[in-house]
Amino acid sequence: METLSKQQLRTRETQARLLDAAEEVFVRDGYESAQLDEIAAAAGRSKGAVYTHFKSKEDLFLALFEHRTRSYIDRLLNNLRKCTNRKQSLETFREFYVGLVCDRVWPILTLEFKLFALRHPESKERFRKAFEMSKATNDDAIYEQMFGQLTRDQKTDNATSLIALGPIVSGLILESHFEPETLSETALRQVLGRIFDSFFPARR
Amino acid sequence: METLSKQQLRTRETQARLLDAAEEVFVRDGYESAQLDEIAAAAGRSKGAVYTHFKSKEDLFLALFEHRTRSYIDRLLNNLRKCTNRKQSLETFREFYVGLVCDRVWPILTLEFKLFALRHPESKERFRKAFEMSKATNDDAIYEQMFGQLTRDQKTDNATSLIALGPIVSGLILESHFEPETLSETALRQVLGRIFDSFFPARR
Amino acid sequence: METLSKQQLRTRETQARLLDAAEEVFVRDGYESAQLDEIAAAAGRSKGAVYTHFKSKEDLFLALFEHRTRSYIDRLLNNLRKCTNRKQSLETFREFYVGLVCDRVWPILTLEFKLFALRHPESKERFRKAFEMSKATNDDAIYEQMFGQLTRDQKTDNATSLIALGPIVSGLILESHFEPETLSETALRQVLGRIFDSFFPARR
Amino acid sequence: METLSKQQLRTRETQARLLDAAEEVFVRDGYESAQLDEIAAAAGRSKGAVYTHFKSKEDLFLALFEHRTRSYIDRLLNNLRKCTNRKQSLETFREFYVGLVCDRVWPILTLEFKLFALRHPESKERFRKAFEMSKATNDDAIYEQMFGQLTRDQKTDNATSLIALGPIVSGLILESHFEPETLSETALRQVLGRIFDSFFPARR
DNA sequence: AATGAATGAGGATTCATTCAT
DNA sequence: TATGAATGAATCCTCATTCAT
Repeated sequence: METLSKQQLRTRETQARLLDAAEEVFVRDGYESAQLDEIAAAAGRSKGAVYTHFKSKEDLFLALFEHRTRSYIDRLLNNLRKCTNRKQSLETFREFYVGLVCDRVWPILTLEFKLFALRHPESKERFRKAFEMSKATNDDAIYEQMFGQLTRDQKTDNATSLIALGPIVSGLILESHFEPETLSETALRQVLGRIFDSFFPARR
Repeated sequence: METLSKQQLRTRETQARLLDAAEEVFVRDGYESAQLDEIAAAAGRSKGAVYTHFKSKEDLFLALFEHRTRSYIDRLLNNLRKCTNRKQSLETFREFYVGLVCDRVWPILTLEFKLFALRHPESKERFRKAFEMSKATNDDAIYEQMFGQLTRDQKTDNATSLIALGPIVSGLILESHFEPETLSETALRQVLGRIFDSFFPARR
Repeated sequence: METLSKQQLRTRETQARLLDAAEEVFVRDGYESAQLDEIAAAAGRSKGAVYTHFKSKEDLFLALFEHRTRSYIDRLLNNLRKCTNRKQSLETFREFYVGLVCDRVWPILTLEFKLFALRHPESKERFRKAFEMSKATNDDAIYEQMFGQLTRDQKTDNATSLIALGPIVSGLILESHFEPETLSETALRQVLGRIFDSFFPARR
Repeated sequence: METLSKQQLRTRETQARLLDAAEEVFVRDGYESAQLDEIAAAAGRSKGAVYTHFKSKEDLFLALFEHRTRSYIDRLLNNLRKCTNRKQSLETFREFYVGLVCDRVWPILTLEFKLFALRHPESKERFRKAFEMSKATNDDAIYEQMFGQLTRDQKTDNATSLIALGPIVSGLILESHFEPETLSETALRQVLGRIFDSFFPARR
């Protein structure tokens, strides 16, 4: 395969560490309050190292989002590709969303990122690309495997539902921090499941 | 009745202006990026005036949230009190949530506030009170009027749904900024309506 | 005698309160850190009242110093005037200085004031007058009563000693806050007494 | 021996410059009025550089005092160690104090610092250490060389005198700014000399 | 690639002072 | 005379970014 020099390995290692640290700190403190210093420290590097790998704080933030988006989507697509029928596909998809309930990080990062995007129209193009990428169902084969042939109206409805799911998860997980009893993981799974099923009732 | 001196009138006026300006700027820029300078200017006052009325930026932010929460809840309760039967009550309640779709401000402020709360556990007590207040359905009479007599399990379910609605609205409205076509106001109303109905099926 | 209207009485009362409060706060916090707010509060008045009676913070500070200087000098002169012979005069004078040991306020205020004067040459003229006033021994009759006829050289020496006493007391009292055991009141009295006697040995 | 990298050299240089500049500005303007801006500028550095080396204005102030205390004490101890008999020791010690008359900086800084300490009890521990350090005569060998074997009472007296000298110098030097003629350097030397001799009469 | 000293713009906060009441 | 809301200049400190090593 690919062979990497020691240099390149070190570079990868540092980048990965920085991204992990960035995620931790951005989610914990929010974009504005997050300090590069702390991110670097959490990555076991110094502030300067961040600038070796990323142009700026904003660049690191966007890179983090892109990177994580790619991971999530890759994972989902891989799972979907293993499916052999519609029911299985939909179930896989369902479990992906409902499973996000256990993720204290990604849904919050998502919120943070969207609020950032809202307020930094300069970066629009880069946002657009990341958002584009985040639509797992851009892949026609997969889309059809999951939903079958749809009428134009059904497609429109589906698109809305697909887009709505993400922010709903994020909102609920944020809220669960303040109502940990009412919005327990179990409760969240139920709520999300119910919403999913009302969005994609096709499955029974 | 109440007679207010010119001083008092000026004070009220200033506070109201500051809260309005704060809302505008906090929603537009986010808590951290919002500058007191701009808030003051938007209120037609000087920076110092902010500190005459609020202890700090944080205090202003929390006061804003409390104040707005009170307004929304008051409005909702007033509407609910006018209802004479269950169907009307539920419809009023439904319209309240679905109507938030037109509100570009409150749902975002809510997100901003929750993220803030997540990251400022020092202010927990104040949060708790504001959150408590924000539960319109604390009022037993209204609760019963709307839902009738419920079994313990139904009540639990209901509580979850009541809490879940807010963050769902917020998440969707945030997302709609990036998918204005797919998540048009009409689409949002539909999605929210569907979720509401799946949460609170009009009983018999 | 003088008859004062109610207005005038109130004015006097307020001024006196403000001066007392100013002394307390200036000594406790230092000129720069002292807040007019606190001074006013300590005087049971509001910030604005200070400006009815004094042109500025600096004016209040200088007025305080003048006022207190006058008091101290008056008291000393009164005591000296009661003396009927040299020994008594000197003893009275000695006791005045040594007695300052019990005064936690005036010696510190004096330091504060001199440091201020050092750094605010604009106010020089007013300083000069207050300093001038503070020399009790400007009064020829009293001077002679205390020291008798002196040669020019002795007078020079005396002048130096008279001026040196004040700052020595101040320095020692400040230090005593950090060495309360070694520089107890008793120890201070001894040290000051010894210095006084070495300055004005004439008395035996 | 010790080899320093360029980095380290730069660090040392900057710290030394900052301390010098701080001294200049703190003495000239007083702690509160001193501006970090000016200190940085006087040191040929930017504001931020101050914070690379000191945690805060207060930290810089305290560090300055510690640093200067160390210098003075080291110098004194070095001189004392060269002495071979009591007379010489005492004379060296005397000259140290009397010589402070030419120092327009240290005695004032000392006053500034003590007033600060009085008003910032939070920093007590750090004060205590600096004060402790400033007692040159903590060194038993030197103490005995200077004063010989003393009775308990004599030691007590001595301790008082040792502590009293510093604040007396400070007080007098401050005053000399307002009475430059009466308290000329020559006059100050005389006065201080006289006090020193009355405190430590050359024994036998 | 990594370090960390230095930069300097930026922003919250303080507080003496003013002024309408 | 007294109040206290409002002003706004002043200043400490933070932190993203740069750069010499």
